[in-house]
Amino acid sequence: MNLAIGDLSRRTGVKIPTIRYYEQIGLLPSPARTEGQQRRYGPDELHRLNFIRHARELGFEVDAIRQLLGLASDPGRSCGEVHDITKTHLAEVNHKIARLSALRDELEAMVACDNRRISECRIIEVLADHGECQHRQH
Amino acid sequence: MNLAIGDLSRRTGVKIPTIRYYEQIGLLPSPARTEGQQRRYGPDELHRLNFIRHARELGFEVDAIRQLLGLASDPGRSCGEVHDITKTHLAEVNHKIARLSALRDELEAMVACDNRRISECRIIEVLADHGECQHRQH
DNA sequence: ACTACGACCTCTAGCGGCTAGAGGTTCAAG
DNA sequence: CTTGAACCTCTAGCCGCTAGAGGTCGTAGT
Repeated sequence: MNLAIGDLSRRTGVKIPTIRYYEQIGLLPSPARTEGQQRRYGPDELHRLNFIRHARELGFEVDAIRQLLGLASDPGRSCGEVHDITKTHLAEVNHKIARLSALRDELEAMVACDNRRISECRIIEVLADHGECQHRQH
Repeated sequence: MNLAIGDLSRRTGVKIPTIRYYEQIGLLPSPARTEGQQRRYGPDELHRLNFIRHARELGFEVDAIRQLLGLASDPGRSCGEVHDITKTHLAEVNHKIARLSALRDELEAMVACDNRRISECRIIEVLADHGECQHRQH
């Protein structure tokens, strides 16, 4: 297997400039090159980039991925640390979900302020007055 | 009411450089100045900045806020458009929540891959192989 | 009236995580 | 051997701020 950057891009779903960017920031190693300086990738890089892409999709920051990749190369005692990183990330995700759920409720209340039933649109005021639907009193 | 930028910052919870940034990108109008070029704000700006802050907290992008502010000054026929913006935003939020929920399940499966029960930590492989917990077969 | 000092000013550059474009070179199919 | 798609490097831009340098202003206390 001897993939050009475009092949690697197609196989991983990571855009070409992003692959080069990952190399630049040290997330992917510098690959072999042809005589004309074109990058050629093997299965290791394919695997690693798939890992990176999936971790990014899961919302891991580049720094966290760097940690995970570092720990992965030291498989003995690192397991607990990998768990810790994942747990920390899980806590963040749960927090995000909670915040977004509150937001969703608020937005639903906003669109429920149906303009057919009231004379004036209140969404602007609702936003200005910190998001409470105020059709009637209050 | 004649607020210096620091007062405005304290009252809205928006940081001073951010206020100046909002002015720079045209989200806030250029305020009155003292003879020594210091900004002085009145109640209109306070109200507008509170609106902006709340909308940002709700996850509206600056462009959307610009739209909302523009529509707010044309209150008659704009109501439906404001609803549309809000509904679009709500759909995006729901989408994010769905994605994050899937992510949470995946992360929970990952941390459930308890390293006391297995000989090798699988988190790395789980991430690499697109997130399926593969303790046993597969 | 003067001084001290905190709050303000402008300007530039940086952050993360890419993305886009210019302008030039290489590879591989026909 | 030619074409043209794919590659190369380099620089700059995106969003939404944030930080710092280096200098000026306003006001409280004396």
